[in-house]
Amino acid sequence: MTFKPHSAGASDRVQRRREQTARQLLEAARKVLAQKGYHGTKIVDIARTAHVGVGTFYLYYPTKDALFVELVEDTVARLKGELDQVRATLPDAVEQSRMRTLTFFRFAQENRELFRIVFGHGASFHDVVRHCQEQFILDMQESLEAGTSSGAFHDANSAIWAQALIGMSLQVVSWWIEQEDVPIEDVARSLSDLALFGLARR
Amino acid sequence: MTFKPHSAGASDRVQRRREQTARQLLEAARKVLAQKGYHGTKIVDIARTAHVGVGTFYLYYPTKDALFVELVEDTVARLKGELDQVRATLPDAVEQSRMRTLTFFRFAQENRELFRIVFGHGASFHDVVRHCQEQFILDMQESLEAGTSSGAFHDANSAIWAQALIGMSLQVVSWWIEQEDVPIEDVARSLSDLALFGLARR
Amino acid sequence: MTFKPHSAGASDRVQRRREQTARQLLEAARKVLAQKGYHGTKIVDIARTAHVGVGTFYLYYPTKDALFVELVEDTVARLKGELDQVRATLPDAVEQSRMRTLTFFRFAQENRELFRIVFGHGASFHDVVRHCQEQFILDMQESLEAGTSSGAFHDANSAIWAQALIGMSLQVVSWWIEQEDVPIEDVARSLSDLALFGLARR
Amino acid sequence: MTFKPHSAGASDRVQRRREQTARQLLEAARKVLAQKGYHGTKIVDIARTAHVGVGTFYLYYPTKDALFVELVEDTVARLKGELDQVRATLPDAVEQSRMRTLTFFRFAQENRELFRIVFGHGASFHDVVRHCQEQFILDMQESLEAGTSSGAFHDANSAIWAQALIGMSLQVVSWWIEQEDVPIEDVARSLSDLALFGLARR
DNA sequence: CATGAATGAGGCTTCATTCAT
DNA sequence: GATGAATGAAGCCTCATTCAT
Repeated sequence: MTFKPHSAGASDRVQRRREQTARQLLEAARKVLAQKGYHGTKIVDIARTAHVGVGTFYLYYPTKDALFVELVEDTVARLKGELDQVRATLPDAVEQSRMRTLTFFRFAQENRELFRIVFGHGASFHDVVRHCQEQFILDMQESLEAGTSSGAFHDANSAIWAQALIGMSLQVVSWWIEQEDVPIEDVARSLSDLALFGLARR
Repeated sequence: MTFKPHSAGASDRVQRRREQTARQLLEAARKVLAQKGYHGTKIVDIARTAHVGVGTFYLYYPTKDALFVELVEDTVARLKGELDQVRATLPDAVEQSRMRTLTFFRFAQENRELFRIVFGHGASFHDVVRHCQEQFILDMQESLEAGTSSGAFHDANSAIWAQALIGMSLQVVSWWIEQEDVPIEDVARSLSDLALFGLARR
Repeated sequence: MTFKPHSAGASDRVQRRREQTARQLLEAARKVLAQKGYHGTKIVDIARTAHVGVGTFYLYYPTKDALFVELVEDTVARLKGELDQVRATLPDAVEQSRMRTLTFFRFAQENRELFRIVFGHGASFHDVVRHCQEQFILDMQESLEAGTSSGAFHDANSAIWAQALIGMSLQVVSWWIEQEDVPIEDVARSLSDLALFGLARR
Repeated sequence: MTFKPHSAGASDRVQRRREQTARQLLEAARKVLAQKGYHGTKIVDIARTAHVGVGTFYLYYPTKDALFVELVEDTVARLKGELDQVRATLPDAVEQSRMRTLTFFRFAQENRELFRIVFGHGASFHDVVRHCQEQFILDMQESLEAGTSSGAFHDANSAIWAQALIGMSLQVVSWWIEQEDVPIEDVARSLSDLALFGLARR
C-alpha cells in the first residue's frame, strides 16, 4: 500500500531464499528418490537431506505423491521435447533412429538421478510412470511407421517393435547409468547397430 | 511313550495337510502379488485368499520378504532351466536365439502371475529381482559370445547387446501379458526378426 | 472343516475375550470422551485407558469419528426409544410432558458419560449431534402440536416452543449431571412446573 | 535524543494504523470463527482474511486461545451491560423478563457472528464460554429471586429455573440465528409467553 | 499345528508458533 | 512494526509380526 523503499529489495531477498529452499528440496528429493526409490523414500529423509524441517516440505509440495508426479512429468516433458526436436529435424529414418537413441542417452547422462527415478528399477509401479512410458512407446510406434512408409524399415507389427525398442533403450540406459567410464556415444552406437541391423551377420 | 498303531498314517496325513496348506499359501501369494504388487500386498490378504489364518502364514514363511524371494527365485530357476535346455539342445545360434525368445514367451504364458510378479511393472525395486535379471543377462551374454564365435552374429560389445536383448524381451512380454488374444508365437517371431535382422531394410 | 472337539470351546473363549476388549474400548471411549470432549480425546488416550494397544482400537472402529458417531447414534436411539414409549403410553399431554422430562432425566442419570458426550458442552459442533438434536426437536414439536390440538396446551408457534423446551431440558440436565446429590425427581418436577405453568404467578 | 519536529504526528499515524490493523484482525477473527468454529479456524485463515501476515497476528494476540478468550469476554461483557441496564430500568419482574429476552435477541441480531462464536453450536467446550454462561445464569437467578420476592413469580428452585431459562433462550436464539426472515420480536414474544405462562392452558 | 487378536513402530500430514529480514 | 517462510511436536492410521489359546 504505502511506498516502502527497501521492501522491494527485502522481498527480493526473501524470494531468492524461497527459491533456494525450493531448489534444495528438489535436489534432495532427486537424490533420495534416485537412491531409495519411491517406497524407500520418507518425507523426513528428503527434508533432512535438504536441511529443512518436515513442515517445510509441505510448503512446496502437497504430498509425497505430488512431488513424484511433478518430478516425473517434468523430466519426461523435457526428454520428449528433445526427442520431438530430433524427429522434426532429421527426415531420414535411420539417422533419426540413431539420433533418438543418442539423445536419449545424453539426456540420461545429464539427468542421471531423474532418469533413475523415472525409468529406474522399480519405478513403473506408479501410474504416472506407466503412462509416460506408454507415451514414449506411441511416439516410437509413429516413428517406426514413418520409417516403414519411407521404405527404410522392414514392415512389421509396429506395436511390438515399438515396445521392443523402448525396452531395449530403457534397459541399456538403466545399466549404463550404474556404470562408470563407459563412453555414452559408444553405447548408443552399439545399441543403434543392433536395432538397425540385428544380431545376425548377413 | 504310548503305542500309536497308526501314527505313521497320521503323520502322513499331517504331512499331506501341511503340503496342501503350503500350496494354498503359495497360490494365494501368486494371485495377490501379481494383482497388487509387493507393496500393495498385505499378509492378511494372502492369508485370507489362502483360507488360512495370518499366523499360519508365518509357519511357512519367516517374513513377507522371504516369501517374495522364494517365489522369485523358484520362478527364475524354472525359467532358467528351460532356457538352459534350449541352449544345450540347439547348436545353431540363430535358431537358438529364436527358441530362447519363444521359450521365454511360452513360460510367461504359462506363468502369467509369476511373471508379473518377477518381471512385472515395478518389481525390480527388489534386490532379488535385480539379481535374477543380472543372471539372465549374463546367460544371454554368453550365448551372444558363442554366436559371435561361431560367426553367426556380428561382433559387438556383448554386455551391451545382452542388456538390450533382455530389455527387449522383458518389455514385450510385459506388454503382451496384459493383452488378450494376441498369439504368442507371432509376437515371438516378430521380436526375433527384429533382434536378428534389425529395423533397416538391407 | 475337520471336526475339532475343543475348538468350539476355544473359539468361545476367544469370542468372549473379543467382546471383553470391545467393552473395554467402549468404556474407555465413554470415559475419555465424556471427560475431554471430542477434540481433546486422542486415540492413544482411549487405547491406554482400555489397557490396549493403539492398533487394537482400529480393530474395532475404523476411525475416531466412526466411534463417536456410533456412540452418539446408539445413545440417541435408546433415549428416543424410551421417549417414544412414553408418548405411546400416556395420552394426556400434560402428564406426557412431565413424564418425558422425567424419562429424559432418568436416562441422563443412568448414562451420565454418554449424556455428557452427546449433549454435553461443546459436542454439538458435530454433524451427528446436530442432526440428533434436530430429531428430538421435531419429536417435541409433534408432541406440542398434539397437545395444542387436544386443547391442553396454548396455541403457539410450535417450532419455537419445541426449541425452547429442548434447550431448557438440555441445559438443566447438563447442569444437573455435574451436581452431586440433587435428587433427579425434584429437578424434573421443578422443570416441568416451569414448562407447564411458567414463571408468572397467575 | 534528536529533535523530531513531527514525531508526535507520526506516532499518531502509527497509532492509528495499529488500531486499524487490530480492528481488521478482530473483524477477520469474528468472521472466520463464526463460520468455522474454534477448531476449524486456523491462524492463517484469520490473517489472510485480515489482509495481514501471520506474524502480525502474534503482535496483537499472544495465542489463538487468547484471541478467542478476548472475543468471548468482550462480547459477553457488552451483552451483560445491556442486560444489566434492563434490570436497572424496569422494576416489574414480568416486564423485565420480557425485556431481557428481547434484549438478548436484539443483541444476537446485531452480533450474529459473535453470538455464533460465543453461544453457537459447540463453543462451550471452552472454559471461558462455560464460565460466561455461568455468569448469565447467576444473573438470571438473581432476577428470578427478585421476581419471587416481589410476588410476581412462583416460588421455585431458582437455580434450576435459571438454568432452564438460559437454556431456552440460548437454544432458541441459536436456532433463530440460522433462520432467515423470522422477525425477532415475534420470536422473543413467543418465548416470553412460554417462559411466563407455560404450555398449559389454565 | 492353526489361529487371529493384539501390538506398536513407523510414516504421513497439520498447524500453532517463532524469527530473521 | 510487519511479514511469511520455517519449524517440529503431535495426532491419525497402517500393517508386519507375535503369541496365547
